[in-house]
Amino acid sequence: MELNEKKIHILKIAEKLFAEKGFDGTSIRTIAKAADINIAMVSYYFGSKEKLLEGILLFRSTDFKMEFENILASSKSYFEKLNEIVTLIIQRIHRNRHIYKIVNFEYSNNNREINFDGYNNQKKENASLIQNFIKEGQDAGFFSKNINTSLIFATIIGTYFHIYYNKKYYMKNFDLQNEKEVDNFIVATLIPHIQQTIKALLTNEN
Amino acid sequence: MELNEKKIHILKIAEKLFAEKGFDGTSIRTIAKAADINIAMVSYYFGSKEKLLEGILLFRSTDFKMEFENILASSKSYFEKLNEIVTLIIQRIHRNRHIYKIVNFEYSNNNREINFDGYNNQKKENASLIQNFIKEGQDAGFFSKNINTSLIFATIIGTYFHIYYNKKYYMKNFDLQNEKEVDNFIVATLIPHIQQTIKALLTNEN
DNA sequence: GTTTAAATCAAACATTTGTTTAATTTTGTG
DNA sequence: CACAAAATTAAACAAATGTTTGATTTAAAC
Repeated sequence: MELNEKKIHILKIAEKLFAEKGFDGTSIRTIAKAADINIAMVSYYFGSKEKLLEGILLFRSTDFKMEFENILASSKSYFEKLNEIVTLIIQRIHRNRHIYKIVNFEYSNNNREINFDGYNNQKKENASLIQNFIKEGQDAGFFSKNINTSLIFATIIGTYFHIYYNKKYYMKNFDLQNEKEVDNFIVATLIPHIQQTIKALLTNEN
Repeated sequence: MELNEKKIHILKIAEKLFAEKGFDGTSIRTIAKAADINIAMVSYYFGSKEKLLEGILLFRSTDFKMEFENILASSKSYFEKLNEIVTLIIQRIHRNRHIYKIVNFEYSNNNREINFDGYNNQKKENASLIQNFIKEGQDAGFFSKNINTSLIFATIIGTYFHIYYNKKYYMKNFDLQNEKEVDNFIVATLIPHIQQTIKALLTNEN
């Protein structure tokens, strides 16, 4: 499916609405009104509402691997690399938080038949990239052993999403007034906390 | 609102369906069929579909505080207590994962006007219980300082939910065949991982 | 047994849903 | 301009939605 400007416009509007109101909570008429198009255009361009969602998935499935390998290729220490990896993961997820929320919800949903193979494969690949990096760090003597490396990813991403899903609560709690301050909180507070947590886990003797 | 047996039956069925298919993805007719009642009974008992959801929230808002204080009152070490607290949190969340998923989603949803004050207050209380415990441990010299204690809760819960939301992926990944094996995985693998992570964070020098 | 309130039911209600149709307009090409 | 393909539109479609109605059944109290 080739994407012209109008299709991308629809995809972005729909992505935001799906994340805000849920897939079932968002009607094609709502999308059409927000995107300022005729309601028939969604079917015309994408075929159906479900295909529209799959279109968003495809549109957002970018290449994490390359950015990751750029970090690995540098001449920095294992701990510096580790920090950069955490930053990369969180910033990517934060940037694409909308589609991730949709996926999180629809993937654990028994209602629909949506093809998540791409999501699964990407997840598996990213997990193995991180596990290999940690393994190398262990062999080099920098990271402790006896760590369930396949759960580290869950801790990193999970911490972020708990904040995101309870954004209203944490905005009050940390006195964040607007989205910009939330972004700043993520860079200045959340990312360092996760870096500190993962580093502690990887260096702790047990 | 007093709860007779039939009301509770409806609440439980609706809770499961909302968690599986989402609030918008679950129709009253679906609930009625699953609960083997007439569709008018939902309005008759609860007033509306949204009130039904609030009924579930109320029904599940149990007293975490008491169990928590039981742990604190024991004569065990700070580290043993810490492990027990993590276990308590995860097992409670796992037991009530359905309602938590609903809340996670609807709370970050801009579509509806549902009263989350109870949820907010409970969350705030639980967070402060944990923060006080950690602060005591720091003052007693067992836990390191320079830790963002308000984010520890996010790490604990977030790790669990990332697994839950990606259950299909992790069941494949960890070769779990059924729900019983998932439960076992949580006790035998996930809880120790989180305990290890939090302990590392709280003892790490930086 | 009679009375009264609660519970249950099938049916109907007005909206909203995703999708399709068929006509019209716009765009690009020769 | 003439033509063809693509884009856009309003209208219509059947199906599904949450809720209400009004009648009927059940249960409890006297």
